[in-house]
Amino acid sequence: MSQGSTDPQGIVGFAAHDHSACTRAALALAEETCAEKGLSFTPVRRRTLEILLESHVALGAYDVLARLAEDGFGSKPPVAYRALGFLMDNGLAHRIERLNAFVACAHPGAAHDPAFFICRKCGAVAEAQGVTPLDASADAAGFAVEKTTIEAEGLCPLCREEAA
Amino acid sequence: MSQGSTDPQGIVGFAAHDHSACTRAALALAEETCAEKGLSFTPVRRRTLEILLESHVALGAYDVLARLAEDGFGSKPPVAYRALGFLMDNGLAHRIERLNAFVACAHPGAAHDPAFFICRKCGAVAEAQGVTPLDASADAAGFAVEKTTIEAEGLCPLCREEAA
DNA sequence: CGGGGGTTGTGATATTATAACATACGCGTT
DNA sequence: AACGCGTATGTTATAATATCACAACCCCCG
Repeated sequence: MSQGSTDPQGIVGFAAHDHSACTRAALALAEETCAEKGLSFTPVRRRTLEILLESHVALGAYDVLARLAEDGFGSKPPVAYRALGFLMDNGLAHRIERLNAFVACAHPGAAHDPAFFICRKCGAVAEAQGVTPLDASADAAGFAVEKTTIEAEGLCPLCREEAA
Repeated sequence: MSQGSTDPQGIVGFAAHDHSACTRAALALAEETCAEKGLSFTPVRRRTLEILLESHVALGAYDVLARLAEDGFGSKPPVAYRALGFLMDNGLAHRIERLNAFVACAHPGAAHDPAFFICRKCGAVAEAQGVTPLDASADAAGFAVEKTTIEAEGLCPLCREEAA
């Protein structure tokens, strides 16, 4: 909570920020995106995104499901998995493979090939853009890359400070 | 099956190669490594590695388990998970997060921070070394990287040819 | 009104993974 | 040989994650 430096390299998630503004902007953008593409941003889907947006921590599908059920939505796994699938298909959320968990997209609308930094202590997940380092190796091997999963686990700046 | 070019960038897994030699070498190296470190390379562990080594395709824990059970080892999940855990802890196998599956290490003994290329058609997995592209972004964000997961899904050279 | 696509909900089940505990084995000491 | 100790293996049971198949609904269009 001490520094207001701009996000280096477009990394979002660790730096202190006005989170309610961050949330509002993401929801507005989601609504806009869906309107443009003719997708229905229904109540479950919207609520699911809101739940993910509450923090920059990844949530398991069943955590999301429990929250949805509390709010009066269905209580069976497909409810959560479908809403999360919709958000992922439309670039509004991402799956963190290492954690079998989900986060709201931190760069909605932007070109996507995200990389994630996951703090093992506080669970915060930061999303970086434009890290596509595999192209050289892939080309050399004759491999045609279609999707990438890039995730780093370690300690975020705040938890490092605490540790020291 | 047409070219014998050396592996560019140390990528192993797609190029045609003498697989039985590849297997023998890996097993020998595993034995040596365990001897050096005072680890017991027991029958289940050895057999598990052999099973993974049979192809450069990732196997689920339950696939491995079925094979182990056929061979007279225990038939309950912990048997497979423990053997796989041992191999991973000692750099002899890796987990592919996107697939919830496991492959034998293609560069045993070498420094490790592997990247994987996964063919979505034939399932082959190639392992590249020395792709550590996150350092710059991580440093900029003040994040201390401890472990990385780098996986690309796409089409391998052979499946590309077939598709064309 | 009637059909059709898309969305939500449910029951049932598949797949992946771990916890907790019992048994056996190797090995050094007595 | 008998004991104690650490490691490895095995089992039962259960947790956590994910998907399938089908029914109900809703809304819009013809």
